[in-house]
Amino acid sequence: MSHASGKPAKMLLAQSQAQFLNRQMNLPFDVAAYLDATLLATAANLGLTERGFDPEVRVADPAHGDFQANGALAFAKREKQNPRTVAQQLVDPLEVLREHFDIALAGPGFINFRLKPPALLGWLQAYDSEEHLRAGAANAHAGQTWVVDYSSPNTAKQMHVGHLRSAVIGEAICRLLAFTGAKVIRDNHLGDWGTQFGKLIYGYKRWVDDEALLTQPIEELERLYKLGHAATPDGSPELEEARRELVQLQSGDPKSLALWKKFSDVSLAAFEQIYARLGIHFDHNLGESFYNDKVERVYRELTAMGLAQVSEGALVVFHPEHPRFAKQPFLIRKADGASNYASTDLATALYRTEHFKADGIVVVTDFRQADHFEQLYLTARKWFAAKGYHVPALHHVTFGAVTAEDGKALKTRDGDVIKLKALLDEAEERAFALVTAKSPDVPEEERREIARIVGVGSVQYADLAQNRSSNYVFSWDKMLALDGNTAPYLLYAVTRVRSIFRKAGLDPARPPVEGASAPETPQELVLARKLVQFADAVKISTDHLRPHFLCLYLFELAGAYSGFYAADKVIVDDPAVRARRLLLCHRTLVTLETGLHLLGLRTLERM
RNA sequence: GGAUCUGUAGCUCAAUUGGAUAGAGCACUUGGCUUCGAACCAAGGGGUCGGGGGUUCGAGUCCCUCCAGAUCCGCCA
Repeated sequence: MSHASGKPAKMLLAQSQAQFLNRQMNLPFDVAAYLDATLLATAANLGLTERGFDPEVRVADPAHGDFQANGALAFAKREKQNPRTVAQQLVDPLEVLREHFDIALAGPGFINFRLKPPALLGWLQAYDSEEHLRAGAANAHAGQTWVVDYSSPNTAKQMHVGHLRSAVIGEAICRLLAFTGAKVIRDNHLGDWGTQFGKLIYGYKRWVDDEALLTQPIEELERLYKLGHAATPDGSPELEEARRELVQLQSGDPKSLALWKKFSDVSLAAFEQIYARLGIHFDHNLGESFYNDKVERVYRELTAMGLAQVSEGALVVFHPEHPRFAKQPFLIRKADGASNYASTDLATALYRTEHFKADGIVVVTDFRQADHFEQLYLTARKWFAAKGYHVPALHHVTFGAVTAEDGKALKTRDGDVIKLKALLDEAEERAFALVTAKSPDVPEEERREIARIVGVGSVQYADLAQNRSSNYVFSWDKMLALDGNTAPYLLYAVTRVRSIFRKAGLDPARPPVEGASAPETPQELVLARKLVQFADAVKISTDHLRPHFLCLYLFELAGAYSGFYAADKVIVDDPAVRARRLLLCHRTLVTLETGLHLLGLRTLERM
């Protein structure tokens, strides 16, 4: 090797080292996870990890820092050591972090980390688009397949307000899982099989109005079911006739099946109209009927392995180790030999595991089914493990009831359940009135479009913004309010950012941010810190399958932006200041829109 | 009868699941637009976290026990 070629080689080496160091200078997407890993490595060098040290890094109260590590406290307690000494031991070797963070010990042994302004700038420069945010978040569930079962209405009935939460929460969860790298399969587990079809066919054969069936199919089917139900009182010969219709259907009579298929098709077409407005599209509509021929295997395998037993003529599963389900049976086949909800749900869990190769299954229903799903999952885990099947993560995502402001069930003035279509229509009407009042100069066609996005988005957001465990009080005034943790407030923040770019004649997709200096004013710093926390918001929302964490984050981000907007003028003469403020505006826009899209909302140019 | 969930400011809700002085919005009081959208911002008052015990460095969060509401508990889904 010549002298001449040696020098460039050395230079190349130095260059690559510099590049490596340069890469090291950029913080990763999830700063909390980075701190956690660094502390864990430090603890390992000190020999603390084999004694179970966990750094416990989380986002901190801004008064203390950006992130805090609480692990020294729990560890010191267990090991009967002084927590401050443990924390000090951990902090001393952390020179590598001091480039980016101010580090301080506080209280009984908290370790506080505050990002330095240049580090904030570096992070914001790296994560500059929805695509890059997605790439940063995508390793959490990379390579995994998740089946999400939500919405799941009954065919031949209109969707009503009770169906809203499952659809909205389920879709947000799908998007969060997909954003964090999972392959998501959206499965609508329709209630498309059961005893009600006997009465429906009975009514259909006598009173169907073909005209109405074309124009208002589900309304007509509901009318026919009500007629059929009223005409077949208990003990009557008419009821016997309805039962014969059901037996014919279940035994596979082609004419009955064709009728049933027709009911399913018109129902699905009507559901699709609602789903389109909510931004939902299912990959599969595998309802209960799909599992009809798959329940025999459930009976056979569970009986063979001794998990299921016959009791009072029915096939049931007990869980002797469980305080409740040792006594409370899981009834998987009725005494008359018919399948039920439990039989088809077991078959469904198996199908999702075998056919879709699910690593995780999420079912989104209201809290009343909690017992059922606890028994279902207990049974499925034992069954799959015993047979050597893959055992996916099984989650039942529950939510509380929707009530009126008096705490009672939400009803129309006539006492009927409020239909989902009527609810969305009213949301759009109310939003239209609001937009017209606030922006009378916008052309009507655009106001209509704005009203669709604001109206439906408000309904979605109001549902998502609160912890799903509690009951949800439905209030038009609160969900369409312009301030507070609402869709209009967030959408308004988006339009304000866009307006700056529009007024300045700049492309919001490629803002001129070269030469941006690090954030400096109090409002810039608050906003920049909030932007970096997006990673944490996505993580906790996904980990807990609770979208309200993301909502709260977006609300705080919009608040930080509004504070910044009021305090710091963006279009100023100083090029470095203007560039950094444009950068903050742009990252706010990207983060707000990414977050709102994750929740299933659409965003606006102006409103 | 057994069990699960819920109970936080006048109202509607948070609190990253055991962390630092329990936070927002509405309502109320006050201040801020000839200046990038005031559908906004800034500031203020408002709490025995249903009651009572316990666990520990530390509890709205965990345990026990009452009170109130909702829900589930063998042939609906």
